[in-house]
Amino acid sequence: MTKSLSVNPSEHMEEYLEALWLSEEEGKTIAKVDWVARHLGVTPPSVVQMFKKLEERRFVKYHPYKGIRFVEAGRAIARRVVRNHRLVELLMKQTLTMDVDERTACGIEHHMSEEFANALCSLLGHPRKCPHGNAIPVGRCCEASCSKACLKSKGVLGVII
Amino acid sequence: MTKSLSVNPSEHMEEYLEALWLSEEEGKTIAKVDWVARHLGVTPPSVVQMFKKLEERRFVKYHPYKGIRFVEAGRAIARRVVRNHRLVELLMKQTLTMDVDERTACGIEHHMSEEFANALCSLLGHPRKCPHGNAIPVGRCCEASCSKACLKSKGVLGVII
DNA sequence: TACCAAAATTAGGTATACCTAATATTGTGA
DNA sequence: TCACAATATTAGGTATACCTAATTTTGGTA
Repeated sequence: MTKSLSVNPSEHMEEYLEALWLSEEEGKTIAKVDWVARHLGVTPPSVVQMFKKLEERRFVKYHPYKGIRFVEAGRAIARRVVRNHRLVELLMKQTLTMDVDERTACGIEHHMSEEFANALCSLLGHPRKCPHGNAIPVGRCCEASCSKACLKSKGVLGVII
Repeated sequence: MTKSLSVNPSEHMEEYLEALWLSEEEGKTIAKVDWVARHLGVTPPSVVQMFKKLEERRFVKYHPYKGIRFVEAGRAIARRVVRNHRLVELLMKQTLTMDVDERTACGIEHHMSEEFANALCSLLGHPRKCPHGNAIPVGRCCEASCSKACLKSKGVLGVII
């Protein structure tokens, strides 16, 4: 049988893509092996191995000895995961009135259907910031809840998930 | 270095323990390889392998050619996972007013801290049944929210998570 | 009771994702 | 510019959890 590459990223791949997103949020133009290794608490060889896999799957462009950068498919995945993470943080803080629990948020973020994420986002009133003040990527539900002009005026209209 | 057995079950182990819980709920006194294989969509050899691992970890007692039965440590894990699953189902149905999404619930159930589960349970009013009508195992938060006499009168006071 | 089909197990192989140790490359300061 | 420390990569090993194929055990029925 021909080796078929599943379209969907593993949970681990999503972790690395999320790290790349956060690296970008910190103003970096490329994600380096060492930075990602420290961020995820793994060793550099593990990161190199995963960088290659992410490149094979066309989620990133890997530049040996330099680092990786998103390709659009990968950015969309990271965007979804970061959005999920931050929505769950707000669920904890606002709806459940508990302290934000990063371990739980990191676990859940990979398992939310788009419908679940959007329902949660709507419950929370399509928030723009997580409890740490970081931007929550816009979803289709946000688009629907507000005119494009409105979102544009807030400067948050980007690529919709 | 001595091979140290992690105390915590893997997500996969939790899936098998959950299956054992559901097998018990169906009135079975022992969980058989074939039943679990069908339930989880894996092959019998995979089940046998996991049964052995669960026994090593002292989560179950494995009776070759017969099946497995809980040991208390394993039952407590299954109880927590089933409780989490059913609380998430209710979150979807009641709070998010969406159709219950089993895939998401199955993913999330393994990643909820006790604090998160209890906050969710409290938000939902310490419900006793999931949307499918199955019992939701009682948590510490339920104990605290109601006198023991009250819970006893409802016949739901069992081992608390 | 002896056979046979169903169920369970063993043997051995794959993929993922981690690790350590060894090696190679990069880029900065003397 | 060149040496060396920092960073990255390669090589090879481990653990988990899945699979198929081959074998063994079980238990019901002729």
